[in-house]
Amino acid sequence: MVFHALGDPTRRQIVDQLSHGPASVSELAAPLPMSLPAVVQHLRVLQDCGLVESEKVGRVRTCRVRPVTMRKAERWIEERRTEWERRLDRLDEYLAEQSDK
Amino acid sequence: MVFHALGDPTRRQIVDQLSHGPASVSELAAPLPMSLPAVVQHLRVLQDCGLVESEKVGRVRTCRVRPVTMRKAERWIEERRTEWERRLDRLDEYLAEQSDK
DNA sequence: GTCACACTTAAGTCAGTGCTTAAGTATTCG
DNA sequence: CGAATACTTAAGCACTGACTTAAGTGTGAC
Repeated sequence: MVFHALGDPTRRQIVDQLSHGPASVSELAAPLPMSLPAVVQHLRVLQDCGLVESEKVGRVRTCRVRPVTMRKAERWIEERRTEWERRLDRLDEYLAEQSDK
Repeated sequence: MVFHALGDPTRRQIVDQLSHGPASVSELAAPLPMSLPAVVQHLRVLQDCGLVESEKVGRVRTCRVRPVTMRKAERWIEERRTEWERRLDRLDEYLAEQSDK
């Protein structure tokens, strides 16, 4: 799941770095204080939920972000937030109507 | 952290239910296949990250969603997504320019 | 061919998470 | 007051998640 993937600070950092452009596995690993296999495991989580995609050319795997999946995650939150806000608006309307009487 | 909180399916269900209106702890627990203390623990996570707030009146605690925090989470993803998309646009522009020459 | 590079796979460790049950506290109702 | 309600706290336990190291595999450069 997308939110589970974004729940880890390392994975957010990877997404952050990838938002500035594609990168190889070792480029992504460079700034991170952990072993390369650990980074590969994080990348796997990000790919499994569709936040990141990658292709291997020769011996280097290049990763990039998938905006479609990010958009879906945004929407999930947005829908619940706006639902709540619409409810509040209806409530305000109702209260205003009542005080007019 | 917000994304960690949303990473759990039970907590997403709670947020979902709360988006339709405030609810008490036992109302939130009713549809969930687990004990009430388990639900309280989930609520604690949701409150600690600011996604939910609650107040106790008498012996019933009423919970509601905090749209401000939801908006922040949306933005985090949105910023990375748009950053990536802007990068792609600039690249397109550059390529178009090159092919004109 | 051989060496270095860029991963990849596998196995194991250890802390954190998501539950449980059992017992408590505070409030309301009769 | 006594019982029922609505949580609350605490302890324990199984499982998952985030690492590690060690040993592969496939590619490119010389």
